[in-house]
Amino acid sequence: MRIALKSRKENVNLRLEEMLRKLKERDFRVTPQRLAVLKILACSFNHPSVEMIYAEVKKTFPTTSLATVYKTVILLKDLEQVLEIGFPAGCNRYDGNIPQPHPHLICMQCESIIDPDLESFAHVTEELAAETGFKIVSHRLDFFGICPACLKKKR
Amino acid sequence: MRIALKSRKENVNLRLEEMLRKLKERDFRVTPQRLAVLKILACSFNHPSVEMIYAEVKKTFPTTSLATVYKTVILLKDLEQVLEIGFPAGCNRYDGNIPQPHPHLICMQCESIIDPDLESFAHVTEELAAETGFKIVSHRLDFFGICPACLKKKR
DNA sequence: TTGGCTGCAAATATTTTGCACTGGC
DNA sequence: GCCAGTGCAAAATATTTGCAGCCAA
Repeated sequence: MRIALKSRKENVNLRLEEMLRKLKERDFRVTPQRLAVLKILACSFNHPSVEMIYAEVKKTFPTTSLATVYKTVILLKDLEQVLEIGFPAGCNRYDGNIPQPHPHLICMQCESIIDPDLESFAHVTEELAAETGFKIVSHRLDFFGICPACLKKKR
Repeated sequence: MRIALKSRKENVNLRLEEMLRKLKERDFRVTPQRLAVLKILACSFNHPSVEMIYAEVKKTFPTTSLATVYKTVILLKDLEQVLEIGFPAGCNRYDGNIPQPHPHLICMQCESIIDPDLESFAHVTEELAAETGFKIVSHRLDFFGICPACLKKKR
């Protein structure tokens, strides 16, 4: 979260362009609904759920269906343009701003999710591969806790 | 996985005793069905799903219901005697042998889950807390890949 | 004895899917 | 104009819950 506002905006535009490029590369169509979902995900600093994306899309396209949002998100996930943060209870969250695996810090009270600054786990992955013989494809690292705002409220 | 067979067996007995102690401490009853689930979880080196536990329990108690297994697993989770490894697609897996958070290595093909040897992440957690102001309660670290056996089969 | 536990079935909730119609390319 | 994409509704699936009867303490 050390990115200045201007470079963050540039980052969002780059992400959107990258998503569009990947879609066109594979001959997927860019419909207005899809574009709306892309835009939301490209600047998804709050790691939205499908429902949150759906609510946002409906503001500009009221007829959009939930199924379409699901399909678009799954498509982007398959294109590795969105990172899924899945939970057993449902209400999965999505990160379209940084689609590569990275640590998340999750508030168990307000359910906010942020991206902490942490050194990469590349070396741990290599160590694991050497030790176990696994071919390691991906990883997931989540920390669960209570955010400063919720800690304050409690008192 | 460097534990010799004898100490592993002792470990399993200790886990079972600990589970029973926690149940009695809080005045939960020890029914035959519950005991069967406890026993399976105490030596759950394969991180079984509820269905797997259910299949196992039915061998000794054919009338056992799936709901009872769910209830028992949830109870043990609440007592922090079982670690839930939840997945968005369902089919959560459970670790009753090591109920504290620890890394898992998951084969994306055969869905086996093992416990790799990795140094603890305690210092990372502390670093995070200091940096973000979060009160960190728990974490989860999963690596996804293909195990040596499945790599072999592919060729 | 008694209230927690079990087992059955029905209910939940999220995500997926089938299909006819629409519209991007 | 073709066929992928959309929207609706129904389906699929894992998990939870209500409740009557049972049994561990």
